[in-house]
Amino acid sequence: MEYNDKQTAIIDIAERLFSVSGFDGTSVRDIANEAGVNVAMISYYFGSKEKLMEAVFEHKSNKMRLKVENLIQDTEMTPIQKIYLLIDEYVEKFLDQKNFHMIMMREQLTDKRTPVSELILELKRRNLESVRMLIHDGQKKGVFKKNIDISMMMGTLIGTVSQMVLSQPFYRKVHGMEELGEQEFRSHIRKKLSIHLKKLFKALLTNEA
Amino acid sequence: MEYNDKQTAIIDIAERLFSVSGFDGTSVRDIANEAGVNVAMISYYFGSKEKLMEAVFEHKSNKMRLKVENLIQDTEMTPIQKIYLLIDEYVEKFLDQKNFHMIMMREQLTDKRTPVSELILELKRRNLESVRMLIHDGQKKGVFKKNIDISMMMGTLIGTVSQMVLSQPFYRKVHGMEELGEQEFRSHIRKKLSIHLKKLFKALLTNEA
DNA sequence: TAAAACTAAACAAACGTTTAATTAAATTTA
DNA sequence: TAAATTTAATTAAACGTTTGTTTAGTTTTA
Repeated sequence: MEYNDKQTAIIDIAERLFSVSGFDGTSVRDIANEAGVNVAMISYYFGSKEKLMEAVFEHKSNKMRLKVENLIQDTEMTPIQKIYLLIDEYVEKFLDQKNFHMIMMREQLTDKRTPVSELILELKRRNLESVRMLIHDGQKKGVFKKNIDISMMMGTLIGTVSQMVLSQPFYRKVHGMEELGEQEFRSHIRKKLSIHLKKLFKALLTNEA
Repeated sequence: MEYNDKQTAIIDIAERLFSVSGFDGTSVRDIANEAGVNVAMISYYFGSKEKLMEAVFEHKSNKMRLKVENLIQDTEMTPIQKIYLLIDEYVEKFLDQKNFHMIMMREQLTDKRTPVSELILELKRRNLESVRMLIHDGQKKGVFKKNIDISMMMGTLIGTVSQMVLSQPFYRKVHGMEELGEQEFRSHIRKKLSIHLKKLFKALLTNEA
């Protein structure tokens, strides 16, 4: 779907507000005011608030899709190097697309089946499949262990990153980083997560010390 | 605070609805209807919808508090055994108090400062302190490594469990468990999580293979 | 001049909360 | 103990806002 400037403005604002206040906690008037458009424009352009949410999701979700196609075919890198790259891509994406990530979490918390929740399942299924191929490749080459619980592994990858995003205020308080700017803090967490997760996955996947 | 039967009924229903539909997605009429009381009773007993949320949190939060006081003083168990017990307690608590856990996640997703968000910070601070003492004890005894990032470690512990709770529908679909009962599925995930996290933490904390 | 973009106003429904009246329980008085 | 009185529990209805959406009219663009 192609959107004009005003439509993308609405989508951008909606993403932020849905992320921070939730779907029910955000009114179409909030969105319209912040986007600088008339309330009626949202129904006019998107049909309804629900449809706007779907538009937000469809328009932003491609940025959350892993790009590992060429990674798999690459013959220069070792399997563990590929996993390291994958970890950094996940960390990068989740911190970069924080608002979208939070919308996904919110959506998964509810039990209602919506078009959006179907899109989330599809997105996760595709990403899981990419990772599975990377792992199997490493196993075929004899570098990775045989008994790897990929679902749990993904749970740890996504879960750890999500948790650090979620508990940002707590982390700042504990580490005396309350005054640190958002960019600096994000860079700090990015490094910490990268080191931590690589250590974890090396132990989980390989037999090396 | 002491509550009578009708009040605890309201709190129980509210916990479930807030968990599944969110604070803004749940109306006081929904709660009143499901609890079988008049709408006005909620204001009468709790003052407001916000205050009801606080009551839910205060009344349920003690079940999420770690009980490690005697664990620390115990001299029979090895440090790693204590960590294993801690992991099982976390897994148990999070799966058992799923609704409360989801409310906590939801609350952490919003950036508004409420009395509830303050209570969450305090709960997390206390739990972190308990774990920190367990780790330091193991380090003093020379069993655990020196350079352990406790915040990241906790992020992985809580994050992994949270993620498995969150992505339950996805997990069921991937593993063909869509028809499995809630109890059976919970038991399945409990075991998987326990094994996975213990493996992870052993690698993270000790130098053993 | 026809189509698209945009606006202010109005719409009914749902929201959290309050009110005023009634019933039930507890306490005091005779 | 029985009646009288006070307090607490409960109700249906109403309150004023806010909600998402629609309408009918106006301005802009093609």
